[in-house]
Amino acid sequence: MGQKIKLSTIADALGVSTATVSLALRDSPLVADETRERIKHHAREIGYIYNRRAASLRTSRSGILGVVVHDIMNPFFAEILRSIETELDRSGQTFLLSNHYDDLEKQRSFIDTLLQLGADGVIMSPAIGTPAEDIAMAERNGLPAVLIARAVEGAEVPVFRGDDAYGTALATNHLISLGHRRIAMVGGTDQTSTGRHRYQGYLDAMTAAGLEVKPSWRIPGPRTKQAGFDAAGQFLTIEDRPTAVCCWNDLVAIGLMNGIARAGLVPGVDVAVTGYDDIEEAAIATPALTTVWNGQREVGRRAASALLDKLNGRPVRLSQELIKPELHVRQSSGVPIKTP
Amino acid sequence: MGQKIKLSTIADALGVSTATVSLALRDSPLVADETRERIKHHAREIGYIYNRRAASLRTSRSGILGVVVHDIMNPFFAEILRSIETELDRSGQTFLLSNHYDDLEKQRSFIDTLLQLGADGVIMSPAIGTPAEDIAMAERNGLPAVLIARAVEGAEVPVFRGDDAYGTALATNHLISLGHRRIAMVGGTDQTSTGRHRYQGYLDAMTAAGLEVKPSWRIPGPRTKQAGFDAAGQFLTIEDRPTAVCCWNDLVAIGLMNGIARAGLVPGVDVAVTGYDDIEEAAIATPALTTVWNGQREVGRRAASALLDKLNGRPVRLSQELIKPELHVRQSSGVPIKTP
DNA sequence: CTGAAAGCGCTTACAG
DNA sequence: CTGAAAGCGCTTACAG
Repeated sequence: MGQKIKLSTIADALGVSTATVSLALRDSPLVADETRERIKHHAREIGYIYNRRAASLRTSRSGILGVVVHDIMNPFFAEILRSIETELDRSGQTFLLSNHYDDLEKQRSFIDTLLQLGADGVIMSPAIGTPAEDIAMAERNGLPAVLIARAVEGAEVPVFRGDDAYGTALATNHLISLGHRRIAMVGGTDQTSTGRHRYQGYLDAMTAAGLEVKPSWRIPGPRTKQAGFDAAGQFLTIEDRPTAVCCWNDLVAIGLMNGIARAGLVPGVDVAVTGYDDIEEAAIATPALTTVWNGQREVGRRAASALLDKLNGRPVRLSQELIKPELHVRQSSGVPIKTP
Repeated sequence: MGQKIKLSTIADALGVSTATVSLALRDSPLVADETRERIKHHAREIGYIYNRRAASLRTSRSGILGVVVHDIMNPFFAEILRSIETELDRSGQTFLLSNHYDDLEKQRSFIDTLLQLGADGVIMSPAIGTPAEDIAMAERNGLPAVLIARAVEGAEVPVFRGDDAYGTALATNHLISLGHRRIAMVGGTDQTSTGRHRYQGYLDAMTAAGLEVKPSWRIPGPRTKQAGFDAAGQFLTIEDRPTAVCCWNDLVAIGLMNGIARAGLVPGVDVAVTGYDDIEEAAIATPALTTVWNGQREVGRRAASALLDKLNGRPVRLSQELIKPELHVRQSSGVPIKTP
């Protein structure tokens, strides 16, 4: 590898100071055009690699942003991440991704890593049970945060998310309008704000329509395709089985439909199903999934842009408007059924 | 935020030197037990945050490993990443993830970032067209690399991958043994070593069985669910249509099955389908997907462990044995069909 | 077992 | 427009 090439290597070779080299490489107008070009050309020539650790030690800006979510392999987060990526690519920041799998310790250890690396900010979908103090601690130590998807009681940071209660109410009302009276809700957990809101929206819609809601119609828990698939058995054996299911998200809906199909029934015909999120796969599922578009791209875009604002000292409003979900009707909710 | 807390803050408060504090916090046996405990306790008390940039500037070890793949949201890579994560969590390294989406410039910019951050190593599934020199350059600059999934001609680094040709031959022979004579291959690209090997395995099996292979039976390109879904139309209109399809991967297979179902045919009955990878979803698809297990976890585990070996100066063999794929038979390949 | 001092590779006032 | 020098917060020989 020979000698390590650094600013002073260039400075010595060209007979200028390291200050001049440093300024030239960052396109400072202080440096004469001809000097700058000479320096940049030579740097490229000898394969100089900028040492960001040294720079950031000096400037206390690392160019690193953290993003931590429950699970980046979940298409819902994947779509948010893609739009964060698009937004941040423009800003030249590097982003450090992590899953916390709803494990508070894993989340803490990631935040700790960010602090140690001097990260400039973090976008997080907080793990279940995240105390407001965890976020306050990060901010006190110079790590500004914005939240996505889930709120944290008492945290003084902006949250970007959709109107979950409104969304499940849309889906539930759609099923009601098709003539369904017995509607189940499968998946989600009351441990997250998202879970509570989505369940509430379903309840509100049922109540507003004067419909009964039996406890056995609620199957809490599932949030993945596999869990949705596994829940099919439990759903199919409910006494006086509901004719429709409002699912926590698209993954659960698709899994559940596969489980229903495996049991010999036809989803969308024998049982109406709705999802939530409108992930890309929803449109090509069998049957195509009726679902609630949740504005993932918009969530990511707004969160990234708010974080950049925050760390550039621009004001960011604490309370953010909810993104309005939209119902996307496809085949899985079926055709109107006859009312008795 | 008050004053920034650093090693010297602790040293001053306790009347010791920064050297002692530094050693104590890293559990050096050089420091007396009592001193160490006093220092650690005080550090915790006042909320000291270790500055990794400063440390790594001094030691030239950053504790950062890079992982770059085509698309982390692809379940195939997702499973590899999970096992890398598991392996690296133990080592206390932080990992920096990135997608290159087969864009060489994006990959270069990521490698550049790793170099600037002084990353300790990188695991990559190289973008299409990656020249061996890109990898050599990284290594020359102190960034050891190991490859996963795809090989790069001329690159002097270990590659961890499955035996792709053997795998598609397994799937193709399975279809042949069920009585199929006209078998299509859908998806994949000849631009990657993986693509070439998988196609070759299919060809070899067909040829060995004395079967004809028509050019129209090969639909190259699709690598995602959506693309598999879209390819259904093309497949279904092939003249003298094949009765079975060997798909590039599970995503394509699942998408294709959905497309076939949308057209009113029953996958697994009207058309036999096999996948590749055996991602989690394969088992719960409708119908359950016959596929080739590709050892993702094993690939991730071996690659991570080889990288750790490499950067700890332990020897790593350049040539690595291929992971042997296994056929997992489920419903999508259907029951034996009558031969004419 | 502990301390004083140099140095990792940058950037930033400050002088000229 | 350019240079000399200090300093970011650690770790590591070296001395005691």
